[in-house]
This record gives sequence, structure tokens and C-alpha cells, in this order.
Amino acid sequence: MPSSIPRPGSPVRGSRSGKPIMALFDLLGRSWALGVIWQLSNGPMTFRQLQESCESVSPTVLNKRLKELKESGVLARGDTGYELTATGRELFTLLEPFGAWSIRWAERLPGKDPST
Amino acid sequence: MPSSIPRPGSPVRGSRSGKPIMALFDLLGRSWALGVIWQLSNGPMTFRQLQESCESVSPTVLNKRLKELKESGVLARGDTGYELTATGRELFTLLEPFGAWSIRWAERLPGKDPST
DNA sequence: TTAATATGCTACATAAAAAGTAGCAAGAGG
DNA sequence: CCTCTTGCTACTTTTTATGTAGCATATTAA
Repeated sequence: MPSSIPRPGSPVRGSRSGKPIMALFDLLGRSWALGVIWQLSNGPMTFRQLQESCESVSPTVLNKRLKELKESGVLARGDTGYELTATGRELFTLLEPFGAWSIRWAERLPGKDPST
Repeated sequence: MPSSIPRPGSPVRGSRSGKPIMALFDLLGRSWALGVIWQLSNGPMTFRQLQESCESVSPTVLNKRLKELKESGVLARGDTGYELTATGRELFTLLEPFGAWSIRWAERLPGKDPST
């Protein structure tokens, strides 16, 4: 199996262009990639801690995401577990506003969900 | 089949918490969701135009993404095709910085790709 | 030294999602 | 009527993700 890790400059899933933004979207648009970065913004976590905090993520997928994000320079393994790199923290600053926005989005969304 | 569209307040793929940010990440963390929003930021596009600009996206998936993003209030169908709603444009303003960042990320990434 | 626990996985079987290709129904224009 | 475009649906194949089990290594504690 080839790397399959999205890398700017080389074609990625669905994008033959290799445009950096598409490589980035491919990297982030995989299950739990965004969630992992979000969790790690609170500080280093072990593999098992990450598994717990991302409730149902299977070890298979978590391990894949961690490898990809490591390869991409977003996170690394430190002494106390996995942690964001400088690049990763930079990425998180871009991601952070989504937190507040998602709450407003939730409020604005018509209460189509009768279960709440 | 239930909607399966991530909605804040209800559990979503991998998240029993229903936290808005996790619902949002689930919505955006699907193939081409981010790409579609990115493309539509340039103005309305028809289904076929979107298909072309997201090079290899299959109609099946594109249609699913469009339905989900419509349901979530991010885009809508107008006279000249699909277009971002006010909410969608708001979301794009959060997304926009990723463009410039991805370019710097690409430059910083070591040429680890030995296949080139 | 041994036993108990935590950690970071790998293996495997099943289910769900995406890709890839074909083609149809409806509308516009000639 | 014929042709073209548009927005899909249907179907098959391939890729991803889920869910569960469990192993090898390190740590602690007796």
C-alpha cells in the first residue's frame, strides 16, 4: 500500500491538481482527523486517552490518522503522549473559531431534531 | 435509512455527545464537503460545474454532500445553481485562511515524497 | 520473581462510504 | 422532432471505517 497520505504537490483523493488546499482538505476530511487535532489542543494525550475522548474511534482508524498527521507534521509523539507540533498549534488557531461558530450554528438551525 | 446528517444536539458518527463542534466536524469531515464549500465561494455553480471543478467526484457522492449541506443550511439552490447561504458564506470566512496557510504548509513540508 | 495493570498497537471480520460508469427524465433551443 | 444540457438515480467495485479480540512491552507493587 502506498502512503496515501495527502501531500501538497502530489495528487490526492479526488484531486489530480495537487493544490495545497485540496491536499489539506483531503487530510482533514477523514474521519476523526479534525477531532483529534481538537482534542490535542488541550495538551498531550496518550493513545488510549485519545480513544476515550473520541468516544467510539477504533484503534485501527486512530492509528491511521495519527500516522497521517505525524507524516504531515501536524503532531508528534512526545514523552507524555501525542502532541501538536508548532505547525499543529498553528493549524488549531485556524480551527478554533469553528468552536464558537458551531454553537451559533446550532442555535440558528431550526429545531428539526424533535428528540431534544 | 435515517438522515445520517450530522446535526448538533444529536449523536453523530463517532460522537455520542452531540456537541456542536463534533457535529460540524462530522459534517465537514466527509469527502468533498470542504471542497464544495470552497468552490462555491466563487459564486453559484451548477451540479455539472461542481462535478468538473471537483475533478473526480462521483455524482452519487456530490449529490449526498449537497443534500447534507442543504439540510444544514450551508448552501441552497438558486436560479443559477447551487450557492452558499449567508450561513455558508460565514463558514467560508472561517475557512478562507486555510488557503494561505496550506501554501506555507506545503513549502515547509520536507520533500519527503521519494516517489518524485 | 511474579502478578496485575496500562499502553500502543496489530489482526481480522463486518459494515458503511466513496468511486466509477451508465443512462434516464425533464427542459431549452433550434 | 432532434439535439444538447442539467440533475440526477442505479448499479457494481473498491476503499474506509467500525467493532472486537488480543499480544508485546513497560511499569508498579508485593
